[in-house]
Amino acid sequence: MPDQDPKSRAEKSLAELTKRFLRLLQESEGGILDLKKAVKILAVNKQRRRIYDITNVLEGVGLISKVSKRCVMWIGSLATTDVQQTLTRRMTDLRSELRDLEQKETFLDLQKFWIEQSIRNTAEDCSNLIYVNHEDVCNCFSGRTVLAVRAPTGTKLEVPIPKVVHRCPTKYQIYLKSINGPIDVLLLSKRSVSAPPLVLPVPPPQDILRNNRVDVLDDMESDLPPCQASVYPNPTSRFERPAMKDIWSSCFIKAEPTRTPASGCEY
Amino acid sequence: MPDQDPKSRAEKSLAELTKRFLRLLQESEGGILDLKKAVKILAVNKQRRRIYDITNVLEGVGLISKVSKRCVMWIGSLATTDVQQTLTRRMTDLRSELRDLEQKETFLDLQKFWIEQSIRNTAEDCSNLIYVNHEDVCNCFSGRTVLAVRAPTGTKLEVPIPKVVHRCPTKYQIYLKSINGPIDVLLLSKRSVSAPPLVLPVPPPQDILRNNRVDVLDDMESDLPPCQASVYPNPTSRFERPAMKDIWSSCFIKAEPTRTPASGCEY
DNA sequence: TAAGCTTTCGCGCAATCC
DNA sequence: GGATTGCGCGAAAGCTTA
Repeated sequence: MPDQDPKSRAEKSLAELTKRFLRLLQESEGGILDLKKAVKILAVNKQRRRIYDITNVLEGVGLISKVSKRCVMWIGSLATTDVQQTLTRRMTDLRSELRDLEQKETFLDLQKFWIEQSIRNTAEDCSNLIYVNHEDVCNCFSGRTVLAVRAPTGTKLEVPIPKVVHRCPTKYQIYLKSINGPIDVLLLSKRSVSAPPLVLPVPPPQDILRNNRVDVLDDMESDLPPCQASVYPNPTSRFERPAMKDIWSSCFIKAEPTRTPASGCEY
Repeated sequence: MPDQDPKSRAEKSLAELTKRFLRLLQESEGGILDLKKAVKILAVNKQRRRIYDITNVLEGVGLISKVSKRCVMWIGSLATTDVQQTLTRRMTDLRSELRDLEQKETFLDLQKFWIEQSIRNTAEDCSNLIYVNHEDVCNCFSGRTVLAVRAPTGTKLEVPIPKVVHRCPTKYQIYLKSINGPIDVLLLSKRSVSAPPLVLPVPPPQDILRNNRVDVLDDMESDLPPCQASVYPNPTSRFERPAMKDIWSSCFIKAEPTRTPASGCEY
């Protein structure tokens, strides 16, 4: 007598049932599945018995685990769908990385806090020692010749595009024009970083120029026009490191033997 | 008729059979297993039927695949053995935890470093402010009456075991004997923690004793012998908190209304 | 603690398949 | 005819309750 059920044997196979069961398990909340529910959904018939076959085998392989009476849980971090599995693993990794990063952030935040605290303390305790001296400035432009300029408002600073002379390195010039008062120019030599800055009167006496020029300017093009600078008294003794603020606070001009075409001067 | 087989149901379970089957599959050449062989090895009995349950379910999950009639092949590039899998996961977890802990350790180490640094800085900057005053001492023995004693070397301090008087709380006495010089005793009252310490001459004038005694000693047994103390000039004005070191640095005696049997005095 | 109900599941008949 | 496999009986295992 033929089966009333048109379904072929294959459609009712254990393997097929297993797949559906798996799908159900996959979709269930937290990977936990109530067998009663599974029976209701999957096996409209008396297939209940089969569910046990499935759960037993899966438990044997370690893909699921009995959580409580009537409930099993998906354990296999491994074989879901290939794709699902990859995604799950990826998510786990990302979650882990996120936790790591958050921890690092906290770490850095605290470190920052302590450093700031330390700076605050130091600044407070040493407030009378906080200033910039010419040595500090020189160190900021290590290896370059630094000119400090103080001039009244309205002073014009001009750096004309240098004439390109074949075979000769480009020569830069700086022009300063003031109609409201004298201009002060201070040369901070990198050579004498541990000595007080050299101050020249305007116009510089020829003998001083001759004696000092090579010494302090030999890093610049050697035939720049002579420095124009007003005399500025050195306010401290020779053996104390004068703070920059004690001389003047102003803007600084870096002069360097660079080959940059247009503006050879930054400020 | 009882089962000849003493094996419990669990020992014959599908899950158990599955494990053995898996092991066999794992060990087999190329992951290919002949079911006939499997039946022969695993199921000594008529368990043949069960093997089909297993293969069907495993095929459903996609862990194995029929290679030919009677032969299945292990597909799971993933799930190693049950045990292996568990161990791998466990190891991963532990590794992750270890990394976490190491990070936390570094974190704490650095935090410790900064705190120590902060303490160092503060200690350095405030070295002229670091001392203990009588208030600090009082706070160390909160709720107790504190006597400070300074005496020359050779001074003997004696606290005889108190006589136990029925119905009466134990009374403690302290004897100080010096043959090399005067003894100084300073009473630091917890009551007047914000006021300079009270200093009494030796022997204390009766009127002062009468006026102050209850006030400063009411926490001690009320009929202790009168304080013996030499006059010690208060070196600071009434409104400045005198540093302990400015008075004297010495040892301190805690006197308290305790019921401790033998030594009622620690130092 | 036993009776009674539910959940599990060993087991193997018998239908199918090849 | 041997290999497979759907199917479901009925007993063991658990739980609940009286």
